[in-house]
Amino acid sequence: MRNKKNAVPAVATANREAGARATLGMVAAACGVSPSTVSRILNGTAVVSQDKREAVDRAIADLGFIPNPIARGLAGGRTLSVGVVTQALDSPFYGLALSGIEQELSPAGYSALFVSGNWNADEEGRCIEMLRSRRVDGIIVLTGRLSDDELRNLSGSMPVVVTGRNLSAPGLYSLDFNNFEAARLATDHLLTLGHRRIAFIAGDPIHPDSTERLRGYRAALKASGVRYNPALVLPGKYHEESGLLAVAQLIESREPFSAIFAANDQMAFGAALALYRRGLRVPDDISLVGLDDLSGASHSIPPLTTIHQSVDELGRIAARSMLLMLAGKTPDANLPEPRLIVRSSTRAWQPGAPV
Amino acid sequence: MRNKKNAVPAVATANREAGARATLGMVAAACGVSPSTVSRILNGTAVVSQDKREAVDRAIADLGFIPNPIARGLAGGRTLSVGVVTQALDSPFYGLALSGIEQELSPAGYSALFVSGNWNADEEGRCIEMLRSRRVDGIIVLTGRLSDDELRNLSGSMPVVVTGRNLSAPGLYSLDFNNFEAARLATDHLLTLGHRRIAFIAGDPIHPDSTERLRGYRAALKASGVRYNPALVLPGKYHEESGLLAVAQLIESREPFSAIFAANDQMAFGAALALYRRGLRVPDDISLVGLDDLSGASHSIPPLTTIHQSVDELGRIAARSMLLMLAGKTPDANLPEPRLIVRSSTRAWQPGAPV
DNA sequence: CTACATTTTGAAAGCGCTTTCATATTGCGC
DNA sequence: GCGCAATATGAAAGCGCTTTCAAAATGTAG
Repeated sequence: MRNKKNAVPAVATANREAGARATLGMVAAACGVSPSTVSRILNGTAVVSQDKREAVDRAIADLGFIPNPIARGLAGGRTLSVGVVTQALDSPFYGLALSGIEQELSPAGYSALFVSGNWNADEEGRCIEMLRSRRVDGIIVLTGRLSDDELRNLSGSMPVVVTGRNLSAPGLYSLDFNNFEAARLATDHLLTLGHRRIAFIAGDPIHPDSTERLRGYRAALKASGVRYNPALVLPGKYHEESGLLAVAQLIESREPFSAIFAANDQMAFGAALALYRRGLRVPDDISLVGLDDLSGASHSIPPLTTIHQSVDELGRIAARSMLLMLAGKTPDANLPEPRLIVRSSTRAWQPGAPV
Repeated sequence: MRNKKNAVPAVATANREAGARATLGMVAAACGVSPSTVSRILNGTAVVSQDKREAVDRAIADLGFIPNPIARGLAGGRTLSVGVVTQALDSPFYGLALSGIEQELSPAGYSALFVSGNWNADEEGRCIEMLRSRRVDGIIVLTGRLSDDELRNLSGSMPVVVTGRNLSAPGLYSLDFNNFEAARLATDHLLTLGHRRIAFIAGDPIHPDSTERLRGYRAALKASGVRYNPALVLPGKYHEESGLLAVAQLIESREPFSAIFAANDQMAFGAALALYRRGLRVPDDISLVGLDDLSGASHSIPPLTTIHQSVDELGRIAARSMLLMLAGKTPDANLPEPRLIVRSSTRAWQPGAPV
């Protein structure tokens, strides 16, 4: 198996047909230059005379040579791969981001290593260790529970792009949605429709997003001169079930309300179900707004009015920023602003609502 | 940067604190044995005396040594990574499978390389080439458009597990849901409830699943002595929009029906929306059954009666089978049988339905 | 045409590990 | 105690590539 590295061209061709992959050494042998020269051409590390370059290019094509990333990684320290730490592989939200990342990385010749931390700082830590041991060239962290310091620390050894935070350090680029504005928009939409008693299903306070969204909700109320009523703010955990629970709780509290703003779509879906079960119709009896614009939002019943966040764009931009850092440049991209998508879950406030 | 491989223990420790990773060579030096011995202990390749083994184990712990998978891959041909070709990273269906795969692979020390083919044979081909060049130890293909022959071919060079097909070859293991039974169950549920005019929204015929599901639908009808009516079978494409369209078409055709079975949940959601828009209520006017039991199904309005497929289990089993093949054994696992989940989108047929 | 500064190329070491192959140890029977 | 088989260990080559370093080729000025 070993020892066939210095094969002459003819053998090399035979090898190719036999399925054995061509190596850089074979290419070099095929056109009578040294491996170093081939490497230099491949990486553009130095100037090589025109004729050699052409000969090598031809040989590469002939042999169907594809550089072995493993060997490159070992020798040169670059693996042309970037690690992506997500929280869940099966999330309607993050899934889009992963997809965006892949779409951007692939054409650049990089491949992504996706690992999920499952919202657990320890697991995330292990993921990162694993990625480091695999010698990824950089790491993209989608939100996550790692402390800012750990991230800064990590960015000392390789470029890091992190979303859902706002911190900066050399070798670290962060990208965040404008959560405040998103929540403000959603609340304002309901206010504009005449609603005054607007319940808010908050997100898990462990997410930094959550407080921002609450702030946006309050800011919108304030701007419209509506008094903030803590009894209308329900705790949630960003998943359907918690939205359901929150609404159940709200109804039991007998606090009157004519609209609900859920801090994300998933909770809005849960809320809709809770209302449905109690015979309250959306939007006739209660208006409902979500946040995220998940792909399910447009086909829910009724189609959900929500705030669009371009999650795949988030992924794309994160990847592009990583690529820039990898190229030694400084990224300077920002996420698109959130925008309101009006569907059928909201309508103007009517006097005499049932709740 | 180079040349610090033969560092003495003290330096090694310092290195660790400085962030430099320990190498196998350092471990060997630290306890005065040869690299070969350390390697043997790591891989269990040969018997090593008790005392050396202990010394080495201690040194490994001390130095926090983690074998470098890149180097291992280059030297030994094993990279402890398996490639996973999925169709979309942001699919509510496949996402679960990816998650299951990761959960099974990680503890075994393997990591997964997810790439998506986007339902395109060419892209899939490129993905596989990429995975091969990264020297993955095996490949898991989730459905996909590759020809059976290509897959068989691939399995010549490394173990392959494929889902959604039924083919066999050495080094190839395939795993398939019982689509026929799933569809039969769904249809039978409606028949048992007294429905006779049951519409079927079929899946994209390019999927082999689709014909199986149609077959299940027909078999159930036949078993209950209900004549098969082609006018009640609508084409679909497995996404929400096509379910919506199918129902619109059905209603326009004025063919009476009291229930709908959609070949997957996503189309069922679309169907529900179409009915909602026309003022038809589920389940009061029309009963609706889906297939898949996506996570959204339990929080849709109304919660969807559907057939549960354990997609994460599919991922897990695929991964386990791969692990077995990698260990030189022959996998012998089967997917759990589909089961009916009755929620609130179906009810007994009432005389005088509106359609 | 010589002396020296430049540019192009090749030899060789090394990345961190695995795996022969050969040598040192050990065990055992007589 | 001696010779041989069996076992434990080490030396060294090699995986496919990058990257110094030095030598060869070229150019330029005097």
